[in-house]
Amino acid sequence: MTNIPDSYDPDRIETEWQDDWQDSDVYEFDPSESDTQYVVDTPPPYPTGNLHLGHGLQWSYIDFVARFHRLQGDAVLFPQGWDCHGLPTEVKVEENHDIHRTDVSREEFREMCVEHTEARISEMKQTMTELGFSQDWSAEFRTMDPEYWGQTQSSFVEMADDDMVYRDEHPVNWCPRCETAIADAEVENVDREGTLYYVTFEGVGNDDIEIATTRPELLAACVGMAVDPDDERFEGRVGDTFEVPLFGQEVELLADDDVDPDFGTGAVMICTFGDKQDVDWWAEYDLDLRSVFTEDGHLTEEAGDFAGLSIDDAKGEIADALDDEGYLNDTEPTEQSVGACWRCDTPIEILSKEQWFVEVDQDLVLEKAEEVEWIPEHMHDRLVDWAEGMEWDWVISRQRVFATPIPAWECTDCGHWHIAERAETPVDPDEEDPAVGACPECGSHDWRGETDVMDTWMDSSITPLHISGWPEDIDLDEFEPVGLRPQGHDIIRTWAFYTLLRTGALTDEAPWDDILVNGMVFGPDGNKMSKSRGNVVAPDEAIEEYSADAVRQALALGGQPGSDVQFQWKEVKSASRFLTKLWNIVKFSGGHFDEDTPDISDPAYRDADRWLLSELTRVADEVEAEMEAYRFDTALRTLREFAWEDLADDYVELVKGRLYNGRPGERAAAEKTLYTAVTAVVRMLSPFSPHVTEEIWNHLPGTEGSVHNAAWPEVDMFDEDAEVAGEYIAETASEVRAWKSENHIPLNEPLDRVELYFEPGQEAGLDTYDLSETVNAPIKLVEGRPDIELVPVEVDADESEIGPEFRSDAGAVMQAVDAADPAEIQAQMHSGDTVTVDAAGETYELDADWLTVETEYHAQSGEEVAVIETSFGTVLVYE
RNA sequence: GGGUUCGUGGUCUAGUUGGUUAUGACGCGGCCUUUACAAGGCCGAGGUCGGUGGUUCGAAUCCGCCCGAACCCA
Repeated sequence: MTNIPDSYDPDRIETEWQDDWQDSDVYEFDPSESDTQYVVDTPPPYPTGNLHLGHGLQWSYIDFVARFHRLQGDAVLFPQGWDCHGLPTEVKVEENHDIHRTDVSREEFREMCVEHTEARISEMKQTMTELGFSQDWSAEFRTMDPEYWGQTQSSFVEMADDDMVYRDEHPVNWCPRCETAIADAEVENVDREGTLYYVTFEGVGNDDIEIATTRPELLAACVGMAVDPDDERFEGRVGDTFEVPLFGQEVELLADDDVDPDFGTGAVMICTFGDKQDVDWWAEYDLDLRSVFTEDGHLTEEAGDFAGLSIDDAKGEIADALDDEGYLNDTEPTEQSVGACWRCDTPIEILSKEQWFVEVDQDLVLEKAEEVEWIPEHMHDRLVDWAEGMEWDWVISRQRVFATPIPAWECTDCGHWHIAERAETPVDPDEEDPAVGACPECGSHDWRGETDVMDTWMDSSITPLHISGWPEDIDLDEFEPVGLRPQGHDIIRTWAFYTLLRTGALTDEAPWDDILVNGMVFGPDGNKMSKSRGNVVAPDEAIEEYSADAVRQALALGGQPGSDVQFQWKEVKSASRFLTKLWNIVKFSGGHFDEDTPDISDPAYRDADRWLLSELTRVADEVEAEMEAYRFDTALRTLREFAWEDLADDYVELVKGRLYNGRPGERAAAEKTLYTAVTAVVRMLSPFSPHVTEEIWNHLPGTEGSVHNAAWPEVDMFDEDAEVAGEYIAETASEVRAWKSENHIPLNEPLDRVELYFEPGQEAGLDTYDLSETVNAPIKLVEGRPDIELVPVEVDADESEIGPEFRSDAGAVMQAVDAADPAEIQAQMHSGDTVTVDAAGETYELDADWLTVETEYHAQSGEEVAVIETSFGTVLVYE
C-alpha cells in the first residue's frame, strides 16, 4: 500500500516541490556525474519584469529537453542569464526617478539601472519558479555584472586584435529620439501615409526640371539628382545643372539604373542622406557631404533660415516656403515605407558619424549556420536571406550609458586610439587610464576615455562562450559547439546572426549543434496578445486556474515546435483532466503495491500483462525518438494515449479480477506489470509535468530521490504475439463493455457465455482468464464461423495491392469486385487461394489475401444472442 | 513588390516515401453510479481536407494557378 492522498491537489503539490527543489541540488550541473554533457545556451531575456506566455512556451521547450536529457543520463547544464543592458531600462529609470540621464553622474545612473534591473529579474524568476523550470541557478549570469561585461570587453579586444573591429566615419542609422547609432537589425520598416511634393529646380544655363520627393526638409542636403538612363523624357539632359530652391547650391543630373522611372516625375534628388540608396550614390559618384540634421533631430546651420527647426516642423515650413516662392507645383498623398527605431518607433535618419564597427563576414556566418541543425529546417532560410542581404558592417557603438563600456582611449595629443589589453578588463575607460601608460605613438599621457558603449548584442552574442567557461576554464581554441540554442523566430536576424558571427570569428566553430526555433503564443482569440485587444493571458493566471503542470502540457500540445501556438483554455483543462486521471491510476495501482512489489521477479505473466509490457516497450522507444526530434506534441500525445487508453481503460479493467480475487502468483504478475507501467509513465511524463510526477514518484515504493534524477525506463519486453493476443482481449472486453452499456445492462452483470470466432489459424491459444473476469462470463474460443446466419454483404479489395498489380486496369478491377456477388467471392475464397472476377470482357485473377468479405448478422428467430463484429472476427454474447 | 510558413467537423489540431472507413481534444446531444476516477464510462451527430486545373489505377498528401491568413524582408 502507498499513502497517496485521495485527491489531486496541484496547488499544494506544486508549491511544496518548488520549495523543495530550491533547497536541493537536483538540477545542478555536475560534469563528473556523467560521461556525456548536454549544455543549453539559454537565451538571456531582457529583464522587463514580465515573463509572458511566449517566454513560457520557449522555456517549456527548454525544460522538456533539459529534463529529458537528465533522464537519459546526461549531465545537463541549463543556465539562466539576463540581458540587462539597453535603452528600455534607461528610459524606465528616467521615468521612475523623473530625471534625464545627464542630471546625475554616469556612475550614479548606472547604479539606478542596476537596482531597477535586479527588481525586474526577481519578478521574472518568480514566474519561472511557478512554471517549474529547472535552471541551475548556480550558473546564473547577468550581463551587467563586471565579470560578464569584462568578458564582452575581452571578446572585443580579441576581435580588434584580429582586425575585425575598427573605428571609422561612415553613414549609420541614427535614432534622433534615443540619440544613438543603431544597427541595421534594429531598424524596422513601417508603412505609413506620406505626401509627395512636386518641386521645380531651376536650370543653370539649361531648362528647369521637376522632381518628386517626400522629404522637402532634406533640400538643404541635396547634392545631386538622378534619372533612369533609358528614360526618354530626360534624353540629352544628363549633365545639366540646377539650382536647389531656397538653398541655392548647384547640383548635376546623373543617370543611374537604380532610379525608378515610374515614381513621381522620374527625376529624384540625392541627399546626404535620405536613405541607403543616397549613401550608395553618394559614394559611387563622389558627391559632397551636407549634414543638415543634428543628433537630436533638428536642422543644422547648413539649413540656413530653417536651422533649429525639428525635422517634422521643417518639412511643413520648407514646403510652405517652396509654395510661396512658386517652386511647389503639386502635392499628393502616397504610401511610403519608413525605417524606424525598433525600440521607440521613431523614424530613423542616416548620419555620418565616427563609430566602432564589427566587420560582417557573410561567408563565415553562412558557413557556420550551415553547420547547425535548424529545427524546423526552413528557419535556416531566414538566416541565409538576412545574411546575404547585409550591406553594411555592424555598428556596435551606442551613445548611451547603461551598457558595456568600449575599452578604448583616444590620445588627445596625436589622436591615436588605444584599445585595452585583455588583462585590463573589465575596465571603464571613462574612469581609468589605460595600463599602457604613455601613448605608443607620441608618448603623451593625456588620454580621453571612450564614452560610447556597446550594442547589447555584443553582450548576448557570447553566451555560448560564457557558459562553456571562457575565459577562465577554456581558451577560445578549445571551444566546442554546445548542445542547443532555443530561439524565437523573430530574432533570428539579431541573436542567432550575431552569435554565429561572433562565435565563428572568435573560435572558428559554430556556437551550437542544434537551434530550436519556437513560434509565438497567441491569445485565446487567435490574435497576437496585446493589452489593447484585451486578450492577454498571464502565466500565473493560467496556473492559478488549473496548474503549472497542465499549462506546460497545453503549451507542448499547441503545435509542433516552430509553429505558432494559440493559447487555449480547453487544452489546459483537458491536460488538467488527464493529470487527475493519472492521479487516479496511481491511486488505484498504489493500493496493490507494497515494498516488495518492485522486487517481484519473473512472475507468471499472462497475455494481458505481456501485451501491456510490449506496448510499453514500443511507447518508450517512440517517445524517446520523438523527444530527440523535439516533437514534444507527439511524444506527449503518445504518452497520454498509452496511460489513458491502454493502461487505464483496457489493462486495469482486465486485471481487476486477478488483483482482487486471483491466486497469489497471478496477482503478483498483474501487480508487477502495473508497477512497471506506472513507474515508466511517471518518469516519461516528468519532463512535461514535473510537479505531479515528483509527488507520485515519492509515494511509490522502490524509488529513491527525485524523479528528475531517475533514468529513462528500460523496458525490453517487445512481444509480437502478445500484442496480437492483447489486442483481441482488450478489444473484446471493450466491445462487450460498450454493448452492455448500450443495452443498459450493469457492467458487472454475469453473462451466460461469450464466444469468440476466429478465422482459421488465428486463434493462437488465447489466454481468456482476464477476459472472462472482466466481462463476467465464461469464454469460448472457436475456430471458424459462428453457427448463425452471416450474410456476405460487401467485398473490400486492398487498393495498395490491386493498384500496383493491375496499374491502369485497377479501376476496372475495383469496380468488378464491387459489382460481384459477395457470396460468390466468398465461396471462391473458401475453395482456393485465388479469386477470379470479370470486368469489361476481361478476366482477372486476384490473390484471395487481397480481399476481405464484410458480413452482417441476419437475425434468426428464437435466438437470444448478440453479435459483435470485431477486427479479428465475430463475438457472440449470450445473456 | 520578394520570400517563408500555413489553410483539415463549431473551435483547435494529427496525418509528407500517394493506398481501403481522415486523428484526437474541447464543445454539443443521449444514456449509465461498474469496489481508482461523474474531474468518470459508453453511444451519437458533425468534415466536398480553402478553390480550381493537372500528374496517377488511386491525391488531405505531388505539381500549376487562384483566394485567404500569419511572419520575415524591401
